[in-house]
Amino acid sequence: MSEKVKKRTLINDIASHLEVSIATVSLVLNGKAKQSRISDAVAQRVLAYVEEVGYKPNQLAKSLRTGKTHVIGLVVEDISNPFFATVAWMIEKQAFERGYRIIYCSTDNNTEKTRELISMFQEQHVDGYIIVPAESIEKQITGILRAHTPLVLFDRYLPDLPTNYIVVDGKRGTYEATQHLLAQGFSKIAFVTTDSLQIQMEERLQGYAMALAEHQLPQTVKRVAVTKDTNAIIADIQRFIQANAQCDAIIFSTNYLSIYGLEAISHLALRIPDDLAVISYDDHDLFRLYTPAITVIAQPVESIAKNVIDILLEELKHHSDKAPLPMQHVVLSPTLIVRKSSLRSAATAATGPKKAVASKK
Amino acid sequence: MSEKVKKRTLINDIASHLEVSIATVSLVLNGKAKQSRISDAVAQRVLAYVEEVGYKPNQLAKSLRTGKTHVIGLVVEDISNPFFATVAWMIEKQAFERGYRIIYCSTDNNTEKTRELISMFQEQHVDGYIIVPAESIEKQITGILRAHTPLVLFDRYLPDLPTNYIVVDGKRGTYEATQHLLAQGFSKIAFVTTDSLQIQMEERLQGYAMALAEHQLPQTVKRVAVTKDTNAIIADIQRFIQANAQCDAIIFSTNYLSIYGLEAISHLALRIPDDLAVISYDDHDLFRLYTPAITVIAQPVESIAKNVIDILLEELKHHSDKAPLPMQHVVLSPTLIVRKSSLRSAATAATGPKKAVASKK
DNA sequence: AGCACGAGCTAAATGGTTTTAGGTGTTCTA
DNA sequence: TAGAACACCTAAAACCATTTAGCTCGTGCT
Repeated sequence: MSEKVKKRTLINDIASHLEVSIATVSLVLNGKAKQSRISDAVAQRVLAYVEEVGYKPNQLAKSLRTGKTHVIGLVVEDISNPFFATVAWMIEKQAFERGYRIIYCSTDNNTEKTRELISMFQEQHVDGYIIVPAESIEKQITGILRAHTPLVLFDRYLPDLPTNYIVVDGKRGTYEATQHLLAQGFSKIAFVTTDSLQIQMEERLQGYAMALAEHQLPQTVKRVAVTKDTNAIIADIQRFIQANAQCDAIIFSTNYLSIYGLEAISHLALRIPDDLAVISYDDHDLFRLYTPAITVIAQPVESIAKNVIDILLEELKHHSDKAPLPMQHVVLSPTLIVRKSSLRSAATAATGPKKAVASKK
Repeated sequence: MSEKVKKRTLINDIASHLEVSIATVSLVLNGKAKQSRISDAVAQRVLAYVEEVGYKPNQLAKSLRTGKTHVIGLVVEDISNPFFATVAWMIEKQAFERGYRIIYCSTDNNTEKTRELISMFQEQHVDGYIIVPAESIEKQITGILRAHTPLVLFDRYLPDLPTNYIVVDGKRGTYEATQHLLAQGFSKIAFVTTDSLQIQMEERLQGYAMALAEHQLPQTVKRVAVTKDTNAIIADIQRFIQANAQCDAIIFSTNYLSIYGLEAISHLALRIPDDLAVISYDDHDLFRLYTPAITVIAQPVESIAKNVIDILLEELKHHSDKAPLPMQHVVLSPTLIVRKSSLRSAATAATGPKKAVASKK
């Protein structure tokens, strides 16, 4: 029973060793020495000894007392998706520098799981939330708002709720992509999207629809049921392409749909862009390196991350203020990055209805 | 001043409403009613009322008291790398089901950052650690061991330290890959790896070296300095390939090196596999879809995740036991997935192992 | 001398739970 | 009928910090 118990140093130990009160130690450690009129001499002694023994306050006790955990809950759709992974990584980095930690979780766009995660974060007393909202979670978000906990949504927003959010103008992205295809002489353009009715998906569809409407061209829209079964999705897209053989171009509304789409196209042994031009909403390593390289509507990842964390930290800073900060709504523009997959090759262009337009910029 | 203050329900409120002591409520809630001889009648009343008002204990207070946070710290090299992202995702899923939360962080393989992260996790009182160790962090790991906090390493291990770990037999992977290339008639095989001397990288190199030694063939090894500057890395690989034009095959020791390598190869307008066969250690979406598809040494991601979490949860379960559990060392086998990038095409195969002036078939 | 005042510090309450060592009242035994 | 045995519950300490109200002293002023 003679265990050598290595007791962690407590504030008490510091205080009794220095023969001051624990209040003094705490005040000094929290930079309140001046305002509490602790003499410099004492403050120095405390600091020196704390440094010497390497005392670190127990965060749990601290959080219990102050109600602040310095933890931010980050809820994304899928952390293994490069888009979310990159944004998360940038957010983490910035937050870390300013003394906040991030807890990530993936929702898989599952409403029930999102609910659980949010309630778990509540239990963990996170100081703030960054959320990519799944469908039908207005209630939990309202809960967060009522508790006046800082919150920023991104990638999508909930139209009925007064929250901060950062989104990308997807409508504009798909509109420009569609215009680009039309300018290249493609006219039977299909749009493949998910079965989700979430606002950002609908907007991407609208951009496409708008561009075609302007040219009085018909739309060909496929809504793919997103399941765990990758092969089913690929097969579904494959059938769609076969059933719409007249189409000469496809826009996919997300990066993972594009990846499935590329597999489908490859199974069908169609050539890109000669048989079928392709554009993806959202970039991916793969698209840069694919042969041919895939044209994408790129989201300003860095800017999204920066805005998200800036707004959240701002809220956090003013959290104790009487008046709530005004809600911020940031809409960023995507960029069309033209690559081979959407360019008429010389041979085809000659036969095409329109001459190819010069590449961007 | 007439703020409508919505006080959270406390255990106190429950107790006084039911006119029992808070001890009773706590015992019932923690399933200790029987062993503390609380009557079923009282237990039922407590449970019913707790349910009714939706009382949730304050986790901070609970953790402060019990010393358990039900949080696991997961430290990986780079959460945006699909390998780590996938493993992390699987671990998170399993842990969540068993009541544990995960906090992720990326080290970027930076020793200093790893140190900070581990010490941050210590401060947060995580119940256990899952770590992909960067170089020179033996000291912090020793700290964790001394505190008897459950710990599992994966992807690599620290040879001098008695820890649990799950690794993949990289030596075997590269050995088989090299043999495969030799069997295909490639004989001037280069190996591109990082400048890190970490054990898993060294082992991958050894497998390659061993296979070549058996055939008494010379080695061509390139150690790339891994920096933030992607273009520099690509340029470096590009120069290496040019300087070793005699090589007819390359094995890359990580998935990201392969990706940079593919860019380099593409810049040089070399054809895979006719001019240069390619094999990547570690799989990636990109490699499946690339043209030609890239042969890979695939790591058993699912099995890694399962072993990691199983061992950790086991440790967590027996944590309060007197005797420590024996350390577990799991070595999993990788799988060579042969794709086009390492197969002699019919035309080239005919001309044998010399570098072909390949006519495309 | 008496009093106000500021400088410098501290006692004690507080945050919300878990858990141990009893306390109380009833029934059973001798 | 005393005492043991038991069933059922509770008081209070413990976890470890922050923070507020207030205490003590020495000084300066009248």
